[in-house]
Amino acid sequence: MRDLFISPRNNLLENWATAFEHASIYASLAEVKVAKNEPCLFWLHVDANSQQWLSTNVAQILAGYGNSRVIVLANVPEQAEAGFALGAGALGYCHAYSEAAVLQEVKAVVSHGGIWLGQDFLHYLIGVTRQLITAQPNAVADALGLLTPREREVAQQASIGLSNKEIARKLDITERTVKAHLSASFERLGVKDRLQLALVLNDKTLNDKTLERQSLP
Amino acid sequence: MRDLFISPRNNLLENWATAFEHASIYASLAEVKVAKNEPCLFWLHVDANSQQWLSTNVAQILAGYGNSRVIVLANVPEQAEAGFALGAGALGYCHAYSEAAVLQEVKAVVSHGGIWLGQDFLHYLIGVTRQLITAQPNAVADALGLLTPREREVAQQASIGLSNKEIARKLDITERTVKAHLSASFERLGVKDRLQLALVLNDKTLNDKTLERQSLP
DNA sequence: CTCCATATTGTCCTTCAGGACAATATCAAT
DNA sequence: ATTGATATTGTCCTGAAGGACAATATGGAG
Repeated sequence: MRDLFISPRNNLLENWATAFEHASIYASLAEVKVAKNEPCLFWLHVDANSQQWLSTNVAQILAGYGNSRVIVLANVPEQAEAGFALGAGALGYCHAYSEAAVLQEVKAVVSHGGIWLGQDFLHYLIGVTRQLITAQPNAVADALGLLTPREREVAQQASIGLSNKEIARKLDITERTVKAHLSASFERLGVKDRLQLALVLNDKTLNDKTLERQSLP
Repeated sequence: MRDLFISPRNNLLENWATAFEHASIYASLAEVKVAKNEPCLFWLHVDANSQQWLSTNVAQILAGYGNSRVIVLANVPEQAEAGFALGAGALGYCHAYSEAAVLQEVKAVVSHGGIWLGQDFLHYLIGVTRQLITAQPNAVADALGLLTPREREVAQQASIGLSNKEIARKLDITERTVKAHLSASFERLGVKDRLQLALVLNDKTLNDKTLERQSLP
């Protein structure tokens, strides 16, 4: 698989040349001359704050060169940019000055269908995602588990912004009954009103402020 | 770096043996006999729904064998489990029946300080994360942009559950003024009360139900 | 200078929320 | 058969929320 480096500087960094003996260098995508269907590895070298340039180029490569893959080389790797690059369809994102051995490894992974990322970005991704798919649902699930089935129904309706009267109509019970279930829910969850209930049931935000308030008289 | 496979089945799968000639197999972590400080690669083979077993083992390995790394092999790779494994400290998560060549690649990446994941999981991670770091903040930012600076302050206080009186004390203004800013905020954001305001400003939930309600008289 | 957006505060009024007392019916477990 | 948890509903009361009228001060744009 041929290696095509695209860099505004139009010259191969030393590590690139060391890693891939037969690498080509281009100043821009427009100058690239390879068969459309030849499987190539495009190494896109981006400066900071070139997200527009980046997404345009990635998109063009993926559209124009069907069998090719894109790896983004960043002078200053940054999480947001990595997310951007990967979101645009790149299969790798790494430091432009990585050792030759690392670049070869990146190529190995990507050319075999993998995606290559640095540890920093991955840990960031994982941390954020776990918060989303693990911590949060569990926190909410825990909270919901403290309620009886009927209380849960009522509480969830209140949490999306319905008034007692609306909930009553919807569940075909009296407004008084709605109040009863809500009062019980407040008690069980240790919150003082429907807004705090909504905060607990909608997201994780048992934040400091909320807890602090809950413990007050 | 030695390869230690830990599998409840207590025998090496063919692809494992092919990939690593000198691999060892153990039925459980307790039976492993290697020097505590020898750098090893632990391949944890998990069945579905063994998250407890998984996290316990990963934690024990990382605690007990300082120079070692953990890769999780799943019979049925699943996103939630991958997140769990990586969150617990594993550096790789892949299909237990991957080709020998892939396993060798995984080892290369991990032993060089990388993290190895399948494309599916990564795309999932990236998708979720982009949603989080791009879409959501913008939605909230858009909403906040509709408010004047002072209204914004007041609205945010209300969104975390403070009463008008509390906000008044905190910002050193009259309760009446708080009401004025809040009423203006409701108007501008098209919500009917502080709970819906909280839903808009705290999270994503410009969900159907909320919007539907907002458009009603 | 005038107009407009913003920030501040006032009073009066209506409605809603939530607590304080309740009571009654059902169903499962002991 | 009794007990306990759950679900339902009632009345009375207080306090908070939010709208309907406001007025006044400030500071920038035109």
